[in-house]
Amino acid sequence: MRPKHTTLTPQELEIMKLVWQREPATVRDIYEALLEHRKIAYTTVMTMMKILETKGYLKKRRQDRAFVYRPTHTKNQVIGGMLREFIDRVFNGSAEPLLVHLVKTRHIREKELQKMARLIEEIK
Amino acid sequence: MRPKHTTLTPQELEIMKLVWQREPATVRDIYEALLEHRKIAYTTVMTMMKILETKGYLKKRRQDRAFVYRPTHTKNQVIGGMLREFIDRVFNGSAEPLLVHLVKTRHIREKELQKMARLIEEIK
DNA sequence: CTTGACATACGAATTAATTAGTACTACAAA
DNA sequence: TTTGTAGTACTAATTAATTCGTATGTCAAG
Repeated sequence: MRPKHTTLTPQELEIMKLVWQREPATVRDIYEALLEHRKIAYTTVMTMMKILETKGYLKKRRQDRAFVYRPTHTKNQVIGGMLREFIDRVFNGSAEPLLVHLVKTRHIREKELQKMARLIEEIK
Repeated sequence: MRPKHTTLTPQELEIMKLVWQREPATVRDIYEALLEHRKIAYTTVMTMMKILETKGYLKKRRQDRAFVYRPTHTKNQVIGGMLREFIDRVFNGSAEPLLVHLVKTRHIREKELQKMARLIEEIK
């Protein structure tokens, strides 16, 4: 058996990002946004949003004839969960080697680190 | 159609981690290591390692009667690629919001940031 | 009233990922 | 020489993820 994704799948995430931008959004809204980038059927988007609803990421409400969808969690919450899952799976739960990667591949430079240091000051 | 994983799937990664630890490793080596944590069939491991070979992550060589497998890329190379894919998909390619998440969720503390700052000094 | 636009509901097809069973082969021990 | 062990090759079954078609209903315009 294949273990179920605990977090959002790639396509689910793509749709959630668009919903977070709009909040609320109809199937048509998302369909048109996706069409800008690739060919996709209206019913495909509908199916995906229904799945996101049964998974608990979206809630819908009838408005006129169509459903209007809203996220049940913030983007930060969901993406934070995805990040945690990634760190668990790839880095065995510790964020430091991830950070080392970011630094060594120049994804993160000194300037950003300093910005983060200031952020930590604000938090504590 | 479902788009193919460009990087390692969860089970593939689990096996690769074990191979990197051993280098080289036989199917039996990995099978026994996996058995410590969960029930799995010997042939399942064989199939997975064959897939990893056709995908180019492992190369095999006959030794006595069994095959001995070695990784074709280092752990850093492969995991670096997975990290890049994750950043692209989840954070639209920019590492800074990832770093913000790490800091805000206390996955990364000031001590580690300072350690990274020193690492940057060494690199440049 | 008929027609077209637009929405949902339902079902199904396709591909990837994961798991494992069965057949067959080679070697070593009895 | 027979038999058990350990390996590979091949096939197949299952589930998740992704995509979309068809049927059906509703409302508004003509």
